[in-house]
Amino acid sequence: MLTERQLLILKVTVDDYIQSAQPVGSNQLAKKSGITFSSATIRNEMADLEGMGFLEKTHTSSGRIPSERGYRYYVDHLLTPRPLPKEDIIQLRSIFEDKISETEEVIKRSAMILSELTNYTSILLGPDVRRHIVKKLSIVPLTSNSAVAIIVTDSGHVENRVFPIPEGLNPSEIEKMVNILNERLIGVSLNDLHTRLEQETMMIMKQHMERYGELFSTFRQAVILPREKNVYYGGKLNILNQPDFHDLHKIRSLMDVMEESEHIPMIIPVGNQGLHIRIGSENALTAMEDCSVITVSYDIGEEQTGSIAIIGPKRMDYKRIVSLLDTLSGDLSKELNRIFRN
Amino acid sequence: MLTERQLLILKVTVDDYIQSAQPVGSNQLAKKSGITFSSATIRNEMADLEGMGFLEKTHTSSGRIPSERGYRYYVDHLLTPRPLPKEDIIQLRSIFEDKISETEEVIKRSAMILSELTNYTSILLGPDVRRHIVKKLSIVPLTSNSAVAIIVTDSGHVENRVFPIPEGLNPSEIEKMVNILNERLIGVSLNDLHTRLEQETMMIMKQHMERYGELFSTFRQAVILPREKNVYYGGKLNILNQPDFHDLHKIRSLMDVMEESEHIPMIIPVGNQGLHIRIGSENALTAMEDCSVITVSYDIGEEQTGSIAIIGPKRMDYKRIVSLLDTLSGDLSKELNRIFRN
DNA sequence: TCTTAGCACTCGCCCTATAAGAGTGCTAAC
DNA sequence: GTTAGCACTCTTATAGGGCGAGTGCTAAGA
Repeated sequence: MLTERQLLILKVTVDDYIQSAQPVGSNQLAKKSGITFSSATIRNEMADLEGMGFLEKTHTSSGRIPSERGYRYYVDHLLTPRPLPKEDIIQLRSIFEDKISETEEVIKRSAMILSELTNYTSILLGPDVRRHIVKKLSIVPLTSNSAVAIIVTDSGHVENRVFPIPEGLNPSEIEKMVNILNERLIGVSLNDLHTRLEQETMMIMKQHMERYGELFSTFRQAVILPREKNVYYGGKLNILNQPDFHDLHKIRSLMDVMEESEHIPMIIPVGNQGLHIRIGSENALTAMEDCSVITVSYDIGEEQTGSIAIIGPKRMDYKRIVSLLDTLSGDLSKELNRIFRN
Repeated sequence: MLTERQLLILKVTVDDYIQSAQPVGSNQLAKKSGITFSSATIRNEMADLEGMGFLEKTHTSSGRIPSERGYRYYVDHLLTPRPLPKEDIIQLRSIFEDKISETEEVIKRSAMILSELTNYTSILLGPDVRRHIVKKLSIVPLTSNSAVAIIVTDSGHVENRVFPIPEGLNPSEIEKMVNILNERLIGVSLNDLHTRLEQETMMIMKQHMERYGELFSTFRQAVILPREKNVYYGGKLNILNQPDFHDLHKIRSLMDVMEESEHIPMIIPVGNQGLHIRIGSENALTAMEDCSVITVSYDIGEEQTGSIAIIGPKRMDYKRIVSLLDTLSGDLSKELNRIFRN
C-alpha cells in the first residue's frame, strides 16, 4: 500500500521528530543522508501520507509530525532494533553486580537504573505476593494485649502486622496456636491462607485451646488485611523533564494516575506475555492519552512473571526502549532464576 | 517601632496577599472593613513599611507584597491563632477513628489527612528505628544457602533481610546461634545491636559453635545494613496546585529535594521541640527558598519524639496551619501514648 | 508519467506601538 | 497629620508589520 519511498519518508520523519521534538519540514528532510529526491517530491509524498493519516500538521504551514497511526505503523513495520551501545549494557549489568539475594531489592534497583537510562518513568511489577508459599508463621507478644503476627514466605518475603490479643491470655496458649498454625499451614500460598485458616485449623484449635476464639479471630483479621502491592517506581519526576509536557494540570493528573495503585492494572495489563507497545489513546486511561507505554514481562523463578513498564511521551525513543527492555527482561529473568534456584 | 496603624496595614496586607496571591494596592486595601483612613494615607504608610523592609513591590507601580521580613514579623507578632473550624477537627479526628494498633499506620494516615486538609505537602517523621528495643531475633532458613533474619522490636516493628549462609550447614547450628543471640541481645536497642553483637556474642559463639565464623559474619552484614528511614509523605504532588509555583525546573528540584532522604534533616531539623516556622531563605536548602516550612514535634510513647512538617509557598496560610499542627501534634501524642502504654 | 524548480500564500513568532487600567509618589490644601 | 488630586510608571492586552519556515500548486523538464 505504501511505496518504498513513502516508507522511507515516514521513517525518517518519525525518527527526526523523536529526536528533535520539532515538526519536520520537507527542506529539512531533503538534506538528510539517504534522501535522493527533492523537497518538492517530499512535499507531495508527505501530503499523501497525511491523507492516509500517518502524518499531521500542527497548523496550516507547519512541518509534519507523526499521528498516532503514524507511530503505530512505525512501531509495527519500521522499527529496526539496533544492538544496545556498550555503556547501556554496562549500566544494566550494574544492577546485578553486587549479588543481592532479595528479589525485591533487585527489582527496585532495576526500576532505578532503567529510569536513569531512559529519562522516562519506569514501573516494575514484582512477584504476586499472594502466590508466595508460607514458610513459617510466628506470633511475638508485645504487650499484655497486643502481639505481632509474622509470616515468612519461601521467597524470603516477610509480612507482619500488629494485632490485639485478649488481656490476660496465657502465653502457652499463643504458643499452642502458633504450633498448630505451623503444622497445618506451611506450604500454603498466601492467597489460600485465609480459607485454609478457617477450614482446617479452626476445628483443631477448638479441641486443643480454651480461649481460642478471641485470639484466633483477631489474628485472622490481621492476616487478611490487604497486602501492599508489589509495585516499584523509578524516575517518577522524569515527566517534568520532557519538553512534550508543559501543562501543569495534565502533568498533575498523569502523576496522580501513576501513583494510584488501583490504576496500575490499567497501565500494565496483567497476564501480558512478551513486549507490548501502547500509543497515546490506545491506553486505557485518558490521563495517559499523550503517553506511550512499553511493557515487557519477565520470569520470576519458574512459575511466576512480573512486568516492566516504561512510560514516556508518544514521541518516545521506541527503538532504544525496546532494546533496553528486551535485554533487561532477559537479564532479570536469569538473575531471579538464580536467586530462586538456590 | 511600628505604629498601631502600620501594624494594621501590614497585617491586612499579608492576610490579603495570602488569600489572593495578588499584590495589594492602596485603594483595594482602603475598601477593607476595619480601615478608616484613606488610600493616600495607606500609600504613605506602605512606603514607610517598604522602607523598613516589611513590604516589597514586584515592579515600580505595582501593589505591595510582603517581604520575607514582613512574613517573619507577621508570624512573630501578628498571628492571632483562631480556633479550628468544626469540619477540620472532624477530619483530623477521623485519623484515629478506627483504633489502629500500629504506630506507623497512624502516622501514615496523619500525613495523608494533613495534606488533604491543607493542600500542601506534609512530611511526618516517625519514631527513630534505631532506638527501638529488640524483642526477638529469629532466623528462618529459606534454601540450602540462604536464610532470612528477622528482628522484632518492642514497638511491633519488624526488620528483615535475606542473607547467604554457608552451604551444608547443620540446621542445629543455626538454632544454636539464634538461641545465643536471643539470650544476649533482647533488650538492646537497634542502634547498639552492632557493637553488642561483636563484643558479647562473638566469644560465646566461638565456644559453642563449630563453624560460627561464616554464618555469623554474613548475619552481621545483614543486620548492619542501613535501615529504611521512617519518613511518611502526604500530598507530594500538591505543589503542582499552588499558583506560586509555575517554573517547572524549580518544581522539579523542589520535589527532588523532598524525596531525597538525605535532605530530610535539612528540612526538618532534628531535636526541635515545639513549633517552628522557617520562611523562604531561612530554610537550609536553596531549592526551598520560595517555600515556608512549619514543623512541630509530637510525642511517641514516653521517651521518643517525632516531627510533623508542612511545606508550602511563603504565601502560606500560617494561621490555619499553625492551629492544625498544634491540634494534630496533641492528638497524635495522645493516641500514640495510648498505643504504647498498652 | 514522474520529478522538480519556482512561486504565491499561510502561519507562527517576534518586535513594536498603542491604549487601558491599576497603582504609586508627590504636592498642596484642609 | 490627613487626604484629594494629578502626573507618572509599569503591566497587560491588542493590533499590525516583517521575517522565516513551510506548504500547495503549476508548469517545465527528464
